[in-house]
Amino acid sequence: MSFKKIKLTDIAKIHHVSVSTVSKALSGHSDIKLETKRKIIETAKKLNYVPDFYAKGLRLQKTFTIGVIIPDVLLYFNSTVLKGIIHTAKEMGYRVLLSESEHHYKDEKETIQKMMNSNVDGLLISINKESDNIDHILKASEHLPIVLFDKISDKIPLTKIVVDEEKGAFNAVEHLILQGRKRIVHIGGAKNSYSSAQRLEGYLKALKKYNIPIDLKLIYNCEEVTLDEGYKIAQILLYNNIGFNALFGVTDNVAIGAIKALKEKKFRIPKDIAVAGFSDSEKAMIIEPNLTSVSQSGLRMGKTAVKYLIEEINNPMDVRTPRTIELKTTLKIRKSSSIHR
Amino acid sequence: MSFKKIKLTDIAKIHHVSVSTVSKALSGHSDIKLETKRKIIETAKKLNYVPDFYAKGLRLQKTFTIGVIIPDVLLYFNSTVLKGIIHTAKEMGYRVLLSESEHHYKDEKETIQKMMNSNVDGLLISINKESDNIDHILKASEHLPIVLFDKISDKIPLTKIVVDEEKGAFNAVEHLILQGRKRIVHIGGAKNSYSSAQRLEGYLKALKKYNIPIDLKLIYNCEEVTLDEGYKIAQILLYNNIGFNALFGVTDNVAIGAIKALKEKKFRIPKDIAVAGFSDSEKAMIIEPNLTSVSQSGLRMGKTAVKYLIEEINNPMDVRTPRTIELKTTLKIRKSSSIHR
DNA sequence: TTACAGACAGAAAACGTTTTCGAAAATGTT
DNA sequence: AACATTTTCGAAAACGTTTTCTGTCTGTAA
Repeated sequence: MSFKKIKLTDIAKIHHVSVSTVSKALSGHSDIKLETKRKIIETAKKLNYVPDFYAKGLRLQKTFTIGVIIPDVLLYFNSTVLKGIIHTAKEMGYRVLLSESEHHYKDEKETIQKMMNSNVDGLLISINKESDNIDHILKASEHLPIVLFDKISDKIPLTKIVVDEEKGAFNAVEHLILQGRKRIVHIGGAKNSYSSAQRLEGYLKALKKYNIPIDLKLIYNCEEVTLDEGYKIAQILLYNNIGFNALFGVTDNVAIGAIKALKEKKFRIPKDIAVAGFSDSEKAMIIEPNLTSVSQSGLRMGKTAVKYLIEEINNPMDVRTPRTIELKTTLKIRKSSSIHR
Repeated sequence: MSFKKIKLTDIAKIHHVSVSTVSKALSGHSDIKLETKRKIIETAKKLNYVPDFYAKGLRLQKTFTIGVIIPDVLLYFNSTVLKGIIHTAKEMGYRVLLSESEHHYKDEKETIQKMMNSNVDGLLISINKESDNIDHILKASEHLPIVLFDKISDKIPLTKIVVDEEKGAFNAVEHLILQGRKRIVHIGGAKNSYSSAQRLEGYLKALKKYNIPIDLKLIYNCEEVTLDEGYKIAQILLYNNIGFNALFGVTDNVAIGAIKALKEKKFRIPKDIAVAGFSDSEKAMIIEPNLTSVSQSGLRMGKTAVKYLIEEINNPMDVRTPRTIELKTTLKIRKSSSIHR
């Protein structure tokens, strides 16, 4: 650790000027003579000078750091958004402090508190499960700018970046209908989840548009959107002899789990049962047959979230008008739903 | 933003004492009378006081922050390690600053520089591609503790956390041999990658142990370890009519890509060709048949890396003895390699 | 009594910046 | 030559901590 970080005083001594002069020169202040500026900037560059983040943060009360809180980095879509966030933040000169809420309300609350103490300039949050208790977020939002993304709650009056889930689901289901299917099962997610509700809405609207009666026996719910739950629910469907010729999963995972169960019972996909999922994960291209899925760009979402957050950081608005930005989805049609592919 | 962060002076005023007294009381200094301490601590708790991270960082020259640099959050194993890092860091009272090198030497270098300027207490790095140029890391390591994980270079004398790749590969190949296969293809990774070299070594050792002659025609390399490259190389193998009855992919991705090509040509797996991969990604359970794979615990790796880093941070050793910690792997045997499952 | 130790608290410096304010020097205007 | 203006720079305060040093007040031993 035999290393001396170089600071303003060092440069000041070299040129026999004051620290203030050096500081101003480096920040391009008009106070300083061009010639002096040039010299100072030159040696600063040569000595590889970089301002001390903590001194700067202390003085300016601004840290160029944004905090990111997500439930679980392992979820593929979360990783994608994170990638977008990291990239855009770097581009715009911000650092990112990352934390997981690990699906627990308590962790989320604590983490938010810690982030605030860390003097982050703003917070990017993907909410846990839609618990009814959102006070901690509301309270935090009085202290610093917060933008919500992906998993949100419509009860929180903050800027939100989401995917147009309803439209995405609608497109998927419409596609299934256009393949000639009318008995379409929907396996939905947790009941208090905003996303799940939106996707269910899309499903219902598509049926309505084509005058297909809604059969509640075709609508199921799972708590965790895992392979396993998809698998089990499909088994229940088969066991109960519910007649159906298509299935729309709230998630690729549940769709893929369902496919497994269907294949085990020798149903042909898509001939007997056409299947579609949501989120277009990598697995969609691995499962046989490849899964038709609603594709949402996490990169885009991450990028958008950062942009809006930084905008709010820079505009110290007293009255903030929360906006909801809906990102478009695209339907990736693959073999699981379409015989002609 | 109508909010006043509470600071030492506030508490000081309330109790008509000086800031120094408050500071000492809160840090449990023996200078302060027990009664005074009690009172101060109480109001601090009530007012939800938390020390300013930046003031503290500036004064103490320590930030309780570790920087993490990985090539790509989207790689599943990277995410797992990251999860382990986040969790353990939080547990030990550290924050994590995350950045991606995005597979570029330039980004890696710049990021390291930035992290150093950010006054992180230590750095956790998973190296890019094993470029020959590692000067930037060596140089940085003179300034602050660095621990390498997963993707490393044996040319860098630093503490490293890796998986016992050779042993893992050995086990996988031995398993294939014990299934009665002798013509085993190996699709390896980039030639200058340390991991790939280790896995190749394991492959060779297993063959040697069972007196199976090494046939160079069975050994291939790909630059990027993607589905696509695995797919293409398998096609080349088939096109050239190389006779083989097993395949060991350097990665689940290339193994799965290969399986795709093999299945297209109606080869039965594992009957005609047994396949194994490395890393036990989620996809291993999706592909049909499920892929036998070497499982490595990313969580464990992340946890270990953080622990060693913090140890180095706390022990300001002048002469650091670099250690290499090798984590054990386990072979997950699935249908792609074993008829009896 | 004096001397001294221990308990308790405050003043002030320091960490490395940025910025306000004012001073001095250079320039321009009569 | 006198004054006004602009250019160029520096002193010093401030951001919120921690810590060293100093000082006052007890009580106790000589």
